[in-house]
Amino acid sequence: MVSVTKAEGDLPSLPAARRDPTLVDVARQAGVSVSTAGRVLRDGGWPVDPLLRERVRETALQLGYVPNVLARTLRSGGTALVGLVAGNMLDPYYGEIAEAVTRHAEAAHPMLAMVCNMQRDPLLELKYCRQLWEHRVAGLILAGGGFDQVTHRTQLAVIIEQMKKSGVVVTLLSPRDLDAPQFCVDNRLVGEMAAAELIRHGHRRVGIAIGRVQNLVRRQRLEAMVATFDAAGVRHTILEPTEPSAPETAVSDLLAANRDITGLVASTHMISMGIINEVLRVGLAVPRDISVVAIGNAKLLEWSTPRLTHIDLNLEACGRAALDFIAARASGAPQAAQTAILPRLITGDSVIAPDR
Amino acid sequence: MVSVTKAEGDLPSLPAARRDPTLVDVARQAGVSVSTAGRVLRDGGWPVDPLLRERVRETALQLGYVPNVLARTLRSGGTALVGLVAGNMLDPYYGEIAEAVTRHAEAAHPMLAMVCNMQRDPLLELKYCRQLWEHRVAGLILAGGGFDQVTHRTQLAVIIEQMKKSGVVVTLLSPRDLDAPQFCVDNRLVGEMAAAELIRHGHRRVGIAIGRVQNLVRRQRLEAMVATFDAAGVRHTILEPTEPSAPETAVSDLLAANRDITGLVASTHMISMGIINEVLRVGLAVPRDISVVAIGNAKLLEWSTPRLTHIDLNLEACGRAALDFIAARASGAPQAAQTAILPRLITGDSVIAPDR
DNA sequence: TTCCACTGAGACAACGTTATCTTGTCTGAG
DNA sequence: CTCAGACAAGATAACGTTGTCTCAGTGGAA
Repeated sequence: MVSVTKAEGDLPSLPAARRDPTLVDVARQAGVSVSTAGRVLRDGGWPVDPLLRERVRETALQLGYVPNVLARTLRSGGTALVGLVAGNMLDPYYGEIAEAVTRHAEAAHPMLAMVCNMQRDPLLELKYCRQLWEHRVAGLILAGGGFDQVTHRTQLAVIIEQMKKSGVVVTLLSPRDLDAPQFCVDNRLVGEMAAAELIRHGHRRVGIAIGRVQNLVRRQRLEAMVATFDAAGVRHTILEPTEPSAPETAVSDLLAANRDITGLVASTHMISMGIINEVLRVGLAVPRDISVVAIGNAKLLEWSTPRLTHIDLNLEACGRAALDFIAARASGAPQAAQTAILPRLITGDSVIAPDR
Repeated sequence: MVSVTKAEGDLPSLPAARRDPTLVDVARQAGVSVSTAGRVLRDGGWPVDPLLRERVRETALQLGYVPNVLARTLRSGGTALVGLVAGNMLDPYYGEIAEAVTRHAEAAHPMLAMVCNMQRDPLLELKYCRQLWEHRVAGLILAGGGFDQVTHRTQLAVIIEQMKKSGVVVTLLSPRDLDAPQFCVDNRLVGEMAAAELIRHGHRRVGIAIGRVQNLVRRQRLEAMVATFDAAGVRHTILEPTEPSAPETAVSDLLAANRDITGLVASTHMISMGIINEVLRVGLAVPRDISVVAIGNAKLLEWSTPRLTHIDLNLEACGRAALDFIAARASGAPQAAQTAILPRLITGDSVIAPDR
């Protein structure tokens, strides 16, 4: 196998024996002590002779010194890492979260976000939590959906609990049955707003495309919508399986069975896209024949044709809030204030008054 | 919810003084030496008395021991981290790359990918490279676009060079003027395939929506398309500014000025979406009035209406290849073989024979 | 002049691992 | 019976940084 038996003295052959210049090297080269070199190269603020300071800086630059964050972290205890476990990077929903978190981490805090991709796999979620923990992240942001089987949920709850005990600040970006602060909009409010938008335009017979109601988020939205429609005396039909994978039958069935429906709420941007396609496919047009209110985030919704009216989940605010919370908590603040994050109605061209 | 307030020992006031159980603790508790504990808790393979082994394992579990990757890495030199600098997480293009890289890192190698989001900002790209370097990543995957101003390119080239010298395996996921192995499809081939698809269906007058031809990728695609169309005697019109931000005028202008155009190539999935919207807006339909071939990756293209025929860039293969290369190189292989990655024609419903 | 507070720089230990060296025990051959 | 050789476990020294302690020099006040 390894033919090169470290013949160090002479030829460091292949991968060039990774050996970066270290603080000791800089210090020696500059003729100062390691402490002094460290003090200079650290953020400064210390009283060091300007002459020495300059000399050290010069030497470091010349040697191509790059501080070793690992050693620094090991010694000083605190990490500047934040872990983000996202559900699925292909989904712009998580893309927006990742964008918000990484951007805010970079801009507002001296932190680096590690984005992990759980691929909708609860096992992988556990694994990433563990790995991030091993990397001693200061905080953890869980943004995966709640695809929780009971056993996974338990395991996750256990590891979360341990991490918290170990000092990691754990946060959630969607409502889940886990004991950690949540940063997300009120999904009941989201449901209300979506329903209200159709009601406001005078729709009396509507459909609700909710997807599989297996997680908390969708259940909350659904309940709020139903309640809102009921309160307004609007007839509503619930449409269950409508993931973009195979939405064909669902919308067709709905529309076939309820020809008088004039409006639809799509509770996910993925579902929205499926619906629009399907509505087009069966020869109807949005919003001429049927109005659509979507729930989601993605800027992609605005690029669709027509521009979809939707309830924006304000994911950016959620991500920022979670990060701020972590930063505050990690720096010793007793408890950061949790301000409310409100969903926003983004008016597009997909809702008009019904003509029947 | 969970009403259990951590009323543990006495009063561990604020952030509970992060103090995780360490190997030393485990060893002491289990009554063995640190070396032995370490040997057991490391992947094993060492000859350790089964009794002790079990005892150590038990103790570690009971104490909630979590190995400190930082210390491990610091001591053993090699990292299992790979840095990915992506252009923009909102863009599903980079989403697919991130997905491929993180998934492959997790599945095929014992590595963890750190995804960074350069937000199309060259300065940020530099910053992230530096930060990843400080974290002593084993490899770096640059997937940002080439938004390079000259000064930034130079700075980037310098830091890349230093990183390489320091032992970091640097790779590129799009053609850029940097000295590092590239893992991406041949964009000339992509252009050819896109053009060929329209030609194959009999189109004789086509438009090329290429966006701003400021980077290498688009230039290569454009040249190949032009050459292919020319060779087939197909009349082509180049359409420059067509980002989704404000594509309104461009397509309209094109279509107004060239009413006889029967086919379009959109050289980006973002552009594709803009085009489709615009074509619809001016009252035409795809593919009835105009056929569209897109270039891109996103599965989103398949969810559009109609399903877009497109040249898939095989980003997954690119990401995997880059990662494999890094892993091979990091583990001392002299030079990993670079296999060709081929684009794929995904046939949708957006191209038919022209009716005029 | 003496003493103390103060300043700036060096010495040194420690963070939690792992690699290497050393020690001790046991087997079996000479 | 002794000693080489194998084997398992303990001891120890790093890895590169930072926090703390020490120390030498300086200036001012008693």
